Amino acid sequence: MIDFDKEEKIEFSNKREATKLNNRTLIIDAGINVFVEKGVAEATVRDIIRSTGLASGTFYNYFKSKEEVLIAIFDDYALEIGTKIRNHKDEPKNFEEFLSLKVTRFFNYVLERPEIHLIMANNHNTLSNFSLNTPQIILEIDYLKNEIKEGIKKGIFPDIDFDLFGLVARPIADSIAQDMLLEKNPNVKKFADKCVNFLINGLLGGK
Amino acid sequence: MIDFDKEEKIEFSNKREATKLNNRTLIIDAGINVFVEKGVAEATVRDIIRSTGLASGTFYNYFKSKEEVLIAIFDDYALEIGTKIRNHKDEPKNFEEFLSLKVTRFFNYVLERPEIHLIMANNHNTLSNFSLNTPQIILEIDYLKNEIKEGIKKGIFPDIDFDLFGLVARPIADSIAQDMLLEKNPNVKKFADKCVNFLINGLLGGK
Amino acid sequence: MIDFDKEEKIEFSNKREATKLNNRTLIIDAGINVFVEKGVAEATVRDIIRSTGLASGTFYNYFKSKEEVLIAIFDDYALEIGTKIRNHKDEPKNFEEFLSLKVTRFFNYVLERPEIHLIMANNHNTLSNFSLNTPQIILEIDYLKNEIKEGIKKGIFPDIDFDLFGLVARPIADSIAQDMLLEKNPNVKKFADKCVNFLINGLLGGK
Amino acid sequence: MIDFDKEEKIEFSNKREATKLNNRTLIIDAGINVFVEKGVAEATVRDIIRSTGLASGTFYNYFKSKEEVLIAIFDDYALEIGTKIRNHKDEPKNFEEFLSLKVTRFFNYVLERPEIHLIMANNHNTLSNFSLNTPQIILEIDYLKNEIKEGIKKGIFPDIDFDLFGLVARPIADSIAQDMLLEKNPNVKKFADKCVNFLINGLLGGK
DNA sequence: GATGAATGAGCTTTCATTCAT
DNA sequence: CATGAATGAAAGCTCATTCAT
Repeated sequence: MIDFDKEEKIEFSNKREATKLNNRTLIIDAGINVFVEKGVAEATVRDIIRSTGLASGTFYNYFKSKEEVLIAIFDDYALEIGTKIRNHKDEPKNFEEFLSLKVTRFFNYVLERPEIHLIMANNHNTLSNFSLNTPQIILEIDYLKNEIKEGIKKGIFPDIDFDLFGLVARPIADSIAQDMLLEKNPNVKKFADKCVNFLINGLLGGK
Repeated sequence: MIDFDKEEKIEFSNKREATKLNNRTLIIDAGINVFVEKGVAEATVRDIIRSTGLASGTFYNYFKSKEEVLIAIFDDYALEIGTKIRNHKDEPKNFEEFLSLKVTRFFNYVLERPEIHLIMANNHNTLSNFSLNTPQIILEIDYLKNEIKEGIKKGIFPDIDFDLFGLVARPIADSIAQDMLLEKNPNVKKFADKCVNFLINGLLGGK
Repeated sequence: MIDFDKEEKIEFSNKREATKLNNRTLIIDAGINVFVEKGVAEATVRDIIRSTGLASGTFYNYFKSKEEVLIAIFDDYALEIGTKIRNHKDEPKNFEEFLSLKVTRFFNYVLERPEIHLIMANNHNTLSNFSLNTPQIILEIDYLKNEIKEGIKKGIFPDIDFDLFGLVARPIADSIAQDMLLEKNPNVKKFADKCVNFLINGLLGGK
Repeated sequence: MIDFDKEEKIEFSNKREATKLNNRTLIIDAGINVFVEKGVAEATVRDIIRSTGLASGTFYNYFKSKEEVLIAIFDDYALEIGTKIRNHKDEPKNFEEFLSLKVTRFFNYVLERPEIHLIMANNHNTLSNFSLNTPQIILEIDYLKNEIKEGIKKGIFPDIDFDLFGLVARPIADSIAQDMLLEKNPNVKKFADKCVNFLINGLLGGK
């Protein structure tokens, strides 16, 4: 595993270096900037091309539309970080630990990749018009719901309303994350705890 | 003859006024549909005109841009319902009653005017680029925060984190409201209670 | 003649007073302002209507187009002043007196009606696209040319190049008139003399 | 093969460059025609595009507006002829020689490029609204005025009214040039002499 | 005659996309 | 693959003009 991690890191830096050479990455990075600045709906293919400095035709060697760039952004993100959130060896003993683990990873990701988070949080409406199941990638709400269901079955999690969880978890985490991004050197734990506490208290209620 | 003339004149001005009002309403209604279907950012003036059947020039007799249509939509809404939420004679005795009152009114509005709610909930990012103070109209979060602050001072409300409230109240209410709209004949009280309970428990926490 | 003159003057003041009541005059006056400010080519019917405060339809009760307004402006001018330049009882004894008489009248008209002069001087190109023989109205070059021809025949004028006169008289008079309008209280005689001297010296040359 | 490839590449870039230059020239030429026919103010971008046969979008690959076309027309002219008028090694000994030199060059240019002259002479009013310093290019009146001032100082030119010169020189030259263009094979010297004589006699007057 | 809302032609401009090079 | 000029659809908007009132 350690080796894998190392390799992964090496791959990252290779990627970064390749950026200058690889037009695909060039376009994706430009796309990220444009989507953050103008919003997905208002962004145009031209905007993206312009900010790469490439010829307009080159864009179509890699993508058919800005939507495909967006998908690529999320796919690349998934390759890079997605799995980190999902896969972990830590075996949470209770719901609080479980939630804390997930939320902390999510907040860490937001700090690492604020642009990706901003795109997703700010363009919720536009994104839902795509047939992207991308939003799930992030907090992977459905996945979490299932984990929670199983945890309840196993009796290690309390009997919470997992549908309500599915409904409010992401908006809450997003809001608090946005708030966190306003600070210069935010203390991730502080914000993650605030989020976890609120969620748990809200869901457990009088129980 | 005199009678006839009189009637005719009255009829004339009525007709005129009626057509005028009618076209304005026609455009606004078309705007609502287009904004709901395509999202505010993707909607074009031409989309709106097309769905009215009017000539393109007619649009500009009433509005300068789609933004003005949007403002008109919210203004009309504000005249109609806005004050209802804010002004009430009921004097809530405690935080729960207070929140319940506000949230119930909000959920009622969402049911009465689901399109307006959809536009505002789904285009948060786009709307914030306008200088509309519209978002406040809805849950009027800032206004509520102040009421809560005063309630805390007076000692009738518990000492909750009103900043956190300001951060999460709207996303939560929006999410649950969206969920409510999926049902045919939703029981408003049920959804409002769910929202209020979640908020109160989340905010009061272990207190 | 004296009676006629009187009547004419009375008619003038009637006209002026009627201005407030008469929409035709209202439109013509608005036209003058618009043509001076924007130029004939850039002026639109809408511009004219707007600056009258009348309804757009009303315009078409009087004129078919901005061109017709322009024609009316020149026609009205012709009725009012045109004849003054042409008809006079003074019988000039020589070319210098003749030219001085005409040019002085022209410069006086420019001072009285600077807007009309500005329209004609600044929109020469546009005006020539109309089938207006209006430009002649002003200095009535062709008319003057004929008077000069006859003067030469009679032997009271020197044998100047009247074609050259026809070519340069108006541009020169216009230029010097424009220059005159830059002063607050211009001395008409000074500018008229400058113009006459230049023309006579230029035309007589070494003769 | 290598030779062929080389040739092909060269041919490619030549073709490209040729088309590009061709379209630019196409638009400029169309612009000249349209400006002459309709006048600058009434001409539209569409008029120009239509008369090229190109797609509307193509226009904007080369120019942002009709004004830019106009500037290009004058710039191209300036590159081509502008300097010819200004720079010359002939050292005129007196005012007549000086004026004759300048005016002849101007009349030669009018014959070479009658359309350019027509545009400038007929659209004086419109052009003055642009921030083109184009009018100077033509007769470069201000430049000439300064040369004359210096000539007077040096004592090689008579003490003429150079302000009057600045006022009337261009209109006179334009008028006579327009007249010249009516002839099939005009004798430039004849017209230039007529212009010079008129100017000199007018300016020197009784002196 | 006065009104002014409705009309739709037509202008400016931008955009996604293609394709010869 | 890279290029970038050409394309034409389509957007925003204004205008002259009509016509019911």
